[in-house]
Amino acid sequence: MTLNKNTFIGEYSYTLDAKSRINIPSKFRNSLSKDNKGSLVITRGMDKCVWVYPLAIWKSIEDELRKLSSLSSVNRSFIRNTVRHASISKLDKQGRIALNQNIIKFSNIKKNALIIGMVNKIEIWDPSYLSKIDNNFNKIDSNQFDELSDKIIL
Amino acid sequence: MTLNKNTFIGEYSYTLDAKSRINIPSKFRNSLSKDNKGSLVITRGMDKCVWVYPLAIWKSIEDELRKLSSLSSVNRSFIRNTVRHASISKLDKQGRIALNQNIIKFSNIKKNALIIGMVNKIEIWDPSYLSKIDNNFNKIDSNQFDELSDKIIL
DNA sequence: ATATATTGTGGGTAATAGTGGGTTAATATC
DNA sequence: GATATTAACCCACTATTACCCACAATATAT
Repeated sequence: MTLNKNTFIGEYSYTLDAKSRINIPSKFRNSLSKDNKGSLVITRGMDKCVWVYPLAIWKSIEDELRKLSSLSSVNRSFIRNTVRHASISKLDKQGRIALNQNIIKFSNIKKNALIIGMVNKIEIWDPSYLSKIDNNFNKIDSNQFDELSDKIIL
Repeated sequence: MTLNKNTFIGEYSYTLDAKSRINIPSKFRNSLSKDNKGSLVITRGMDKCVWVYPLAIWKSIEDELRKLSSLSSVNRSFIRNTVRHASISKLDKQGRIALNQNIIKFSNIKKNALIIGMVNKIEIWDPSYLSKIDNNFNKIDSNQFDELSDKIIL
């Protein structure tokens, strides 16, 4: 487990239990740096999914937001929409976090959920919704990535 | 062993055991640089095969991804599709890695598997599927390689 | 040619991971 | 202030994984 700290890759399938708790993959838990003390920030993703940040990373996002002047109305609404749905959660002894009803409704997660590492954050998806997105993705002309292919060599 | 570090060439035939473990050729293991500490990143190839990167190489990919802003939906899909099927694995004492069910299903590998050095990464193939691909390859008009001939002198 | 090291494969066991549920503490409601 | 509801905490069970040892086959060295 020599991957960088607070870095997440891979896909895992878990279930929400009756108490709306979901397991965080142990590989992700191990990747969390100590200074997070097991705390994560849960918020709405820009897609219809849940975003989960290590607390330490979230703090650096807050610092960025702090730099945005509230004189600009675009900045104000950006800050508002980024922060208003965020909440802190601590991993329980078994390594789970509890999702609140708001975020469950927003992401349309029912019993099953996919957890996906997105390098600096974690996404939680309703599997059937994500596979719909995937289909669209495959239909999209992959030329959309041509620009990226100049930057990244896989 | 005068080949460059983290460089892989050649083809080897191995078997997956009952626990889905597969041996990594000892020549490849010896070629791994020390800073990988025996860790590899396993992911889906762009063909129907498994791609295996030395961890050090993967990290440089990851660092590039980290620079992409999640405000762009193209970036988000690109990151997601690049890392979601990736997982880190450490060589066990006997020099094997374990393949998970997802990647086995994707690559259609059963009992036998071919391991092929691809210079900067390793590919794992189902032998019968690869030979099908090979047939197609022979049918292709070799003019397709004219473009490459400008870049590489063999 | 024989001894020694290395390589590829198989399997057992202990530790960890994932899931469910019960009990107590905190908060809200009437 | 009593009760209902929610959240935090603890314990328990099962499945999976990681770790270890074993051994045959091959390669290397003496």
